[in-house]
Amino acid sequence: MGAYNPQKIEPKWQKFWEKNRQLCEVEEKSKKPKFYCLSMFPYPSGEGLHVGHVESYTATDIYARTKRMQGFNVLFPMGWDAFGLPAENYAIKIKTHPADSTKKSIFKFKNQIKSLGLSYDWSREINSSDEEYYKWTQWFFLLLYKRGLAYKKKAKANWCPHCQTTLANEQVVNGRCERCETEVFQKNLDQWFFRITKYADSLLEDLNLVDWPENLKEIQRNWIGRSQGMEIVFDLKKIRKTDEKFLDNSKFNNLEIALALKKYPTVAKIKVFTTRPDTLSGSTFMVLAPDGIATKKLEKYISNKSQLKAYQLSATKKNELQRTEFNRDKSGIALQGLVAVNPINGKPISLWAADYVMGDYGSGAIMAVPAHDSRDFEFAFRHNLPIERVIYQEERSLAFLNLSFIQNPKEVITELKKFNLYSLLLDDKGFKVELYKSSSSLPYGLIVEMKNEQEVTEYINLIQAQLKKIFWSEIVGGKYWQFVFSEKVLKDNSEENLAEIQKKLKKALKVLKRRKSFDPRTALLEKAIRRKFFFSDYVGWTIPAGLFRDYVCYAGKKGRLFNSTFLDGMSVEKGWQSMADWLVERNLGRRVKNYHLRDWLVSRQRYWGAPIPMIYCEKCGLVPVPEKDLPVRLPAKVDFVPTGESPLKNLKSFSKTTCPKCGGEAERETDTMDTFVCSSWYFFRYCDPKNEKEFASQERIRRLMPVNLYIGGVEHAVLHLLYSRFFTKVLQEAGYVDFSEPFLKVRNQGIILGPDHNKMSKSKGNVINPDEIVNKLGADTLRIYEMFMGPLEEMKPWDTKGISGARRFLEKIWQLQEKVQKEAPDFEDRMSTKDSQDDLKAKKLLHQTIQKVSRDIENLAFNTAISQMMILINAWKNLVKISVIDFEFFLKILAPFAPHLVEEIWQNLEHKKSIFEEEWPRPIEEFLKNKDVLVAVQINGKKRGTITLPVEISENEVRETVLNLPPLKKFLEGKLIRRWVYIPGKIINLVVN
RNA sequence: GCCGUGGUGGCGAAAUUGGUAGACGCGCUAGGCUUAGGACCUAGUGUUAUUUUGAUAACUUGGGAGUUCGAGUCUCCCCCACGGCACCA
Repeated sequence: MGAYNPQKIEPKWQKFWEKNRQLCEVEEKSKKPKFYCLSMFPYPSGEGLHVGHVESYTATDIYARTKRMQGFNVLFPMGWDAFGLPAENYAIKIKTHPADSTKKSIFKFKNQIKSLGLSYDWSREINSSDEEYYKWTQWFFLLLYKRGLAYKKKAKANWCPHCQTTLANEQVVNGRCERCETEVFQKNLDQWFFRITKYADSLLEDLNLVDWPENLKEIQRNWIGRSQGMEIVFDLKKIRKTDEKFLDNSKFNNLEIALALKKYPTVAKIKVFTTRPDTLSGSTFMVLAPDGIATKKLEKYISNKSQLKAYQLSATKKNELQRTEFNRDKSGIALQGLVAVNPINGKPISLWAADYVMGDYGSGAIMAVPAHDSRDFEFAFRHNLPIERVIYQEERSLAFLNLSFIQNPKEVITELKKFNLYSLLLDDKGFKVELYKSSSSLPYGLIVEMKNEQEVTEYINLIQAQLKKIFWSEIVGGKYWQFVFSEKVLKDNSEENLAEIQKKLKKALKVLKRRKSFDPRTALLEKAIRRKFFFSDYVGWTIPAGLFRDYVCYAGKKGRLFNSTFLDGMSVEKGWQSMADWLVERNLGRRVKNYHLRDWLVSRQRYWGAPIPMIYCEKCGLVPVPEKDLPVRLPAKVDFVPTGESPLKNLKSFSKTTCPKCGGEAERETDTMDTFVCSSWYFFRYCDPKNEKEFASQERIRRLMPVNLYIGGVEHAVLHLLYSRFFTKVLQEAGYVDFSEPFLKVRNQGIILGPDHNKMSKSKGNVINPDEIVNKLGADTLRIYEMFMGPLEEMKPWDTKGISGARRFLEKIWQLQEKVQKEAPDFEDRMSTKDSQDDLKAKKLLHQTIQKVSRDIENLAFNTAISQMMILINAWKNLVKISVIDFEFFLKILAPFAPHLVEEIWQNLEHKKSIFEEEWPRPIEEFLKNKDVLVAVQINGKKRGTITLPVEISENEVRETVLNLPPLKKFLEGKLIRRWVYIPGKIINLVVN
């Protein structure tokens, strides 16, 4: 038998499987149920395989092998995502043609994959850069074009200066190129797009049909970003300069203003998108994106055009990064000459242009509700605009209690607790009354939260009695702003005093404004100054900004509306609908949806990709290449060093062609397609990889699709996985397939970190090379270890020492061969009572293991499957002999995990055929049952011992046994048994005292 | 900020419907084998306290409350980590 030598046996079995291809291939005509098991096809990089590949490939391999043994007709293919930028950049780096370097990389990759013993069906291997493949990629382009889903548009596109090409939105991460992290900027270009937005709703809703990880679904939902809201139409009035005073809310009452506005004719209308029509009454101004359509449309009415132009210019200079990250100062300018009218209350709404509103979302204009939207709030604060609250929290009233206003803080706190007023302390130390005496600058006060009117009343009674003489507390229903007044301030209404206080407040405001971060208290102070509505200068200072802002800007579900005419008293949800109905009835608005998802930009100005099959003819315009002329071949002899334009552009032999319609001179489109177009349909090709007439025959698609299990990385969440779903929906609509989702079950393998718990990277020197592991310890060890590390989907670090445990496990199994009793006793014998106790135990454990391993594989819980097999092996190791039948049972469940080792042992047991032709074992019920169970005994919920009880025992018998248990005597002596809980097979709990 | 996922020994992690927390592996400790080291084998290993050395008790699943005979698991509040979206109205 010799020692376990994976270096010798692994290549042997790999060759065997290659020769016996039927072991891995899907059967053409089969009555078995099909199972399509897939891992994402790799981009064959020059660097070769990494441990993350091994993780997902091993997981799918174990699953595929198991499914085959369980009688499924399994499709388990592999191929190469060979087109694309990285391959091209690598080729440029090593100064070869990408076709050659890719070929080499694939060769290397394939050898590495083969050394892992993966049971791929290599007869279905595909390569997206092969003519026979990209012919169909081009066919898909034409399909989309014919269906009006591919269009060319001059538009702002993401441009990566380093990669010298345009990028899809999905390939821009935080304003940077997904690949090289160069800052992306906007360039006006004529580009091809796929109309993925047409499918936004079904892409969103069909997520409910599939079994995908929740976070993955969530990423896609976020990306699609649907928000339901309303488009509301506002009348715009041209107003004379002299009448602009009417816009000042503080001087005129609402009726006056409304009447004044009526005089003016409506000169234009403006549409805005909002998700909160219920807050319409609180809208006090309107903001237009400086570069939006709305602004352009209204330009002619605006009297300060030059100021607008200047602002537009400064806004366009800022790139995306500056707009979002560095420019939160809410710049903007007022647009003069026009005023909008709030349709619900006739109040004037001033118009502003500001770059915090996006031109390409909704209509590029918003109704600002500063009291209930933090961005509008900031803008209103910055530009001194009115803030009108229309929502209060019905279940929550908040008061701030400055302890220095209180005569006896300790007593008040105790009282507050007694009244069950939930008090949130600003700081732990705030409870300590000493602090208020100290000169520490820490806040010393309480935020008191009241849940209902009764509590508010209790609070008022309590606090007013406790306040120091000069203070008065004015509380604080959900509707009110103010907190504590100084009586002194209120009583002394003399001009001097007011001026004095105004000065103080202004100074305070200045200090606040100087701070870098925005502080909502500033708005309070502003309002106080403007309205001569005074607060004690203490108050604003000691309220935590975040809490206060949440309170004021509250817009949540528990809110009720006020100051909102007919919506008053309604919940926000009801108000939403009522307002929507009201607006729809009067033709002032309609319910609409908006999306974050944009159309997919597919043009690339690079060489290594599938050419876009379109022709430009002087006479006929845009003409698609006829299907019979496909593929449009990618010429081999091209100088492909990137220049910012397609390298094919100056290659006359490529670009010059004749028009398929009129036969006249014409030019080809020279851009190539985004490589994600190639990968959006590859899983269809596996079904029928050699088909020359179709991308795959409908019959085969019907037989093999959709993919039942798909394993790959999350990084493709809004790229490959989204695009593939889009393609599938197009195919469904075009009648090629009869399902809407390509991947029924998706799982993401977790990232494997380096031994130092950091992400593996060359620069950190913590990269584990799977080749080295295979050479040193064997592929089976690597497979077992990676599967044993932890749950498939979790991120987990590599443990250099931990892998020896996997090897040891396999060694132990190898050693076990010596104990196998070759001459098998027949079944009757095995079931006979002659079996020793040990033997019976071993069998029981075996069948439990079969049960658990089968279940765990189904759940992709490979780590626990392996641990269960380890338990079995540790027990068997102590046996003198093992029956060959039992051992073979075990080998079958181990086979998917360590296929080489198992095949070798199987052969040693004098089997001629592969173990993978065997059927997956079922546990024998007889051995899963137990006569006795171990039950824990608790007294008052604490474990005090265990007891072995027969399964078939009456509760009374149990009770008798337990009460006479010697170790329990001391806990029960002199005690009364109040309660007796017996859960058969699990636990006994005695409640005594 | 909004949304999602998660938080259990020295480390990776187990734990069906609420029912003996820490399986399995690594590491560590002691012993055996060995010239030595490795490899291998045997036993032990959550923390703390007491201890007559046999053990006994208390504590323990991010923190706090609650439901229950019983909570890692259920409910509420809070904290932290990772991931997604983000002036998206």
